[in-house]
Amino acid sequence: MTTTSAGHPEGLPQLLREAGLRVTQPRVAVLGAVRAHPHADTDSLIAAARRDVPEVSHQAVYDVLGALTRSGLVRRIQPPGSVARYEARVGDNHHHVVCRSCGTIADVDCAVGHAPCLTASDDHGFTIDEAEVVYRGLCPTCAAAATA
Amino acid sequence: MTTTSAGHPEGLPQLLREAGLRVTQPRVAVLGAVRAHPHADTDSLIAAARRDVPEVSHQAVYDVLGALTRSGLVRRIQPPGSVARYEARVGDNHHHVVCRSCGTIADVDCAVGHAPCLTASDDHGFTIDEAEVVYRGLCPTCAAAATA
DNA sequence: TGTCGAATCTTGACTCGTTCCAGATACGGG
DNA sequence: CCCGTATCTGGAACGAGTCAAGATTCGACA
Repeated sequence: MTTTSAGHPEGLPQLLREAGLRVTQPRVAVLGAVRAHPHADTDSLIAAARRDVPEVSHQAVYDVLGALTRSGLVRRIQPPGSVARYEARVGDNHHHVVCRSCGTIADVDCAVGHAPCLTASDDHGFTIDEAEVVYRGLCPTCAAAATA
Repeated sequence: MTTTSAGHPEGLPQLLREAGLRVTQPRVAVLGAVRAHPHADTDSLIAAARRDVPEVSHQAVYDVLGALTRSGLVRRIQPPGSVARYEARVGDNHHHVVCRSCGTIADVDCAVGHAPCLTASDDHGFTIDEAEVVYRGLCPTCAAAATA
């Protein structure tokens, strides 16, 4: 066991290097954890990272997640009523569905094409450079449970 | 000063009653504060409410905000990297622009019409009943400051 | 390959927003 | 006007996330 998690055992260091980040055990472990567990919260990521590097401090994980977010390797999402979560799918413009009942998160592609979301009807003079869409509802499981 | 805040000194109690809530001084004060200060955070609302009712405990304000949110009189919004904020514009489908620099929030109407946001390209079986859109960018002031 | 400076990690304390609890108080139906 | 219950007060507790100081490790360069 204790495989280097994701499917690119050697690719992670390279990704880090290309992003201009030093390659350290904590960073490889955290990046692998995010890629292996999309939409995971910080606690889960700390636990997952410790499977590879048992000694990582929570502080290091927070720091790494901050660095990865800053360099664009991961994205931080923060659904209301939940703690911060991270995902490794970046670059493609996609959004999320959040289940009201169990909090599960799933990816959805942009509703109206590629990036029309960036067009607000009246932008109040703001220079808009990004739009995030969060859908709320019930996941299939919870919907079934509620109907039953 | 110490006016009853909003423009409907007598309307607030009625709004509360119609929502099935008891009319108390803290509730009137908090509801008035939310209507007078759109997008304000909890601390500001506590301060604003205390202008009318100096003795309100922070706990009461939290409780009132919860009750108002539950009955649909106010909406709770929680921009990433910021604390909870509340607004009294409910019922109309509108979204928000958040300034990356100063955190200012402004309202924007739905980009593509009325409620097309509810249509995700692939909903993964979710029963979607709401969509929230958050635009990110710079407000006119911060944009000017950044360019200068 | 060995050395050195700077970035990164460890440990532990701390802040801040929010929630929980128990007892006192006020609203409003009868 | 009175009573039962929803609501409010005051204070303590909680958890996610941040700050700070010192030890460690990466990797550029000789």
